[in-house]
Amino acid sequence: MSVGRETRLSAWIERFAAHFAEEGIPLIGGRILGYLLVCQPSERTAAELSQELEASSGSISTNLKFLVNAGLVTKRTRRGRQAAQFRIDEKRWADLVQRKLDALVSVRDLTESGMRLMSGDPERAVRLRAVDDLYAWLATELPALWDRRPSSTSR
Amino acid sequence: MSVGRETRLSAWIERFAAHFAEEGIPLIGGRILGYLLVCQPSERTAAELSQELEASSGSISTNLKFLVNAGLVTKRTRRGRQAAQFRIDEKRWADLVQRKLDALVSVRDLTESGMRLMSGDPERAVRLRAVDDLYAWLATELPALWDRRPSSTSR
DNA sequence: CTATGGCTTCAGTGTTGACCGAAGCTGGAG
DNA sequence: CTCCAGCTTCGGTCAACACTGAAGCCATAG
Repeated sequence: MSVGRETRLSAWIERFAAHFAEEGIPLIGGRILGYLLVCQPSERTAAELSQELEASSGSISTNLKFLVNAGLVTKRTRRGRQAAQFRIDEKRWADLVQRKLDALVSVRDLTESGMRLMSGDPERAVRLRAVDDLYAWLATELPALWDRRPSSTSR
Repeated sequence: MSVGRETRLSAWIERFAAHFAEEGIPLIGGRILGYLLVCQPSERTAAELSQELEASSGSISTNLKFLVNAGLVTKRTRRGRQAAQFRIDEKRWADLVQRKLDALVSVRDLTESGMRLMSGDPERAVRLRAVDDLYAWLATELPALWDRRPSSTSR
């Protein structure tokens, strides 16, 4: 007896959310992202998400706010007594990745200022220099690579 | 009245630890890393770290264990009634960065398996495809870039 | 064998943050 | 103006985790 596609998609959404939970995104926020990436039709109201993901309306609201704020989800309001529709803005996913890369590169600021504090004592700076060299390389290469990305419109 | 170098280094260590605390490394672990990067001489016992960083012996022990396990710190035991010496292994810092990059690239596995679940329904897969394309690109470019790193000995 | 320095383990404490669900707010309909 | 659906806000609960300090556990010296 085989498992239906929707069931397998639910399991996929759960794995998807679990991955991002490890990176600090709340579990429910990750579920919303995964669900909005694959649901048909592509728009959902907060109430629908709440029912579909079995999460409280409060949690859905809080997480949607977070995701909209991060730019990953778009809120579309409509006239009349109608619920707002939420959909994923998959083009903004690159921003998420870029923030990750930026965070990595930003360590360079720390190592650099540390090196400045150690100027005049090269012996003592040896260990920090090794780390600084690594981040200096990242700080030049990663942004350059990012610009070469197929659909890069800006940095 | 100017501030001494050691005082400024303490402040630097604190900023250093704060940065990594945001990435999930315990505050005291980050302090140990920062301190071991700049202390002179380069080796310290657990007791010295405890005093210098004003942290309990238990916290120092737990965090040292974590850092040694991660490969960032090396423990050197000595004969006689002598405390073990801990020092930073700055060459292993690249491993830390690589783990970060690998974590980013690993999302590709998720998007790929998601795409497989959606095969036969290209319309519905549009949103996920955009995300998958991004990670597919990262999955080829990042490892390639890493290999071009100046002192890369392996992937 | 016994004492002791020194790291490790562990139970306890405080804090943080996700989540829930009810109360509150808002904007359009009647 | 009043009602109402539906989103948002907020107090309370719970679990996870960093940190402490004391007890435990070696290994070595005497």
